[in-house]
Amino acid sequence: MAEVPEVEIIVRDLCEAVVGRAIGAVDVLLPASVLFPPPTEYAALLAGRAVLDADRRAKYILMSLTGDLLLSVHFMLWGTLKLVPSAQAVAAETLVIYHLDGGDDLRFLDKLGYARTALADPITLAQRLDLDSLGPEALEEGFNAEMLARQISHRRGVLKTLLLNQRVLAGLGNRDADESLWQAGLDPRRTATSLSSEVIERLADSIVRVLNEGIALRGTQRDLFGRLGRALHRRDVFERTGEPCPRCGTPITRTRIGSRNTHFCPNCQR
DNA sequence: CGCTACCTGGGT
DNA sequence: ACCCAGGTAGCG
Repeated sequence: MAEVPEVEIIVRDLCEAVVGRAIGAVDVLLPASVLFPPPTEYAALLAGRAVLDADRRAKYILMSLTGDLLLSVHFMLWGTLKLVPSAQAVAAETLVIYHLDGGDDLRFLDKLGYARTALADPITLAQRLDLDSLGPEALEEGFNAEMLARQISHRRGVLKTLLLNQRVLAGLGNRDADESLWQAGLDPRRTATSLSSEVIERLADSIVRVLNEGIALRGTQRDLFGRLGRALHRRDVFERTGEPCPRCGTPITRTRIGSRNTHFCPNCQR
């Protein structure tokens, strides 16, 4: 599943292997609800455009195209992009096929069907995705403890829920939130208003470290070329319920916070 | 700010 | 036959 490291890896791969190429025909294979605008218009608008750049905002992939168009792809829980030879068999969960020049396909897949893509001019797309409401990027130059404090310390919700809110901070998914809170030694059930500036500094450092490590290991899933990342088993608490905390040996606990699975050490996260 | 719906493949 | 999933929009 896709959190920021996985999305970032795909974006880097797109820059390497798709930027500079032209999109020919586009096949929309699955329901119109996945797309904006509707399939016929979507495909017609894309045909013949070249990909100029690929970028990421929160968990949105943004590809700029010739003719001042922006193409967004969001993986939600299970979506992904693959670059494969056109001759390769089409998997059942394929949502959209973008035929590229040179005989390759960029394929957008999702076995769950939550993933989304949209295409519009940059202003319209930003409005549609509400990109301007997103919080600062945890991985952007200049993200630091002061910035994190400004975003969370006056808010009343539960700490973990705040960290997952992309309008508060753009960058954390469920796994990376659990890992960051463990590294910082913080109980995910705490309130943000109770955190000292020293603790917020520790948390900001942990967040950046967890995300950068995920990227360095090339994420937890397959990249654009189908190569598996090495981050899946590199975790301290996520999906380690009952196993010993790497820091103190206490069994890891799982609970629900804001209807999300939450893994933490009941002894050393306070 | 918290909760639920969205939807299907895979695990129990 | 359940039940669940690493995300988000939209509602109360």
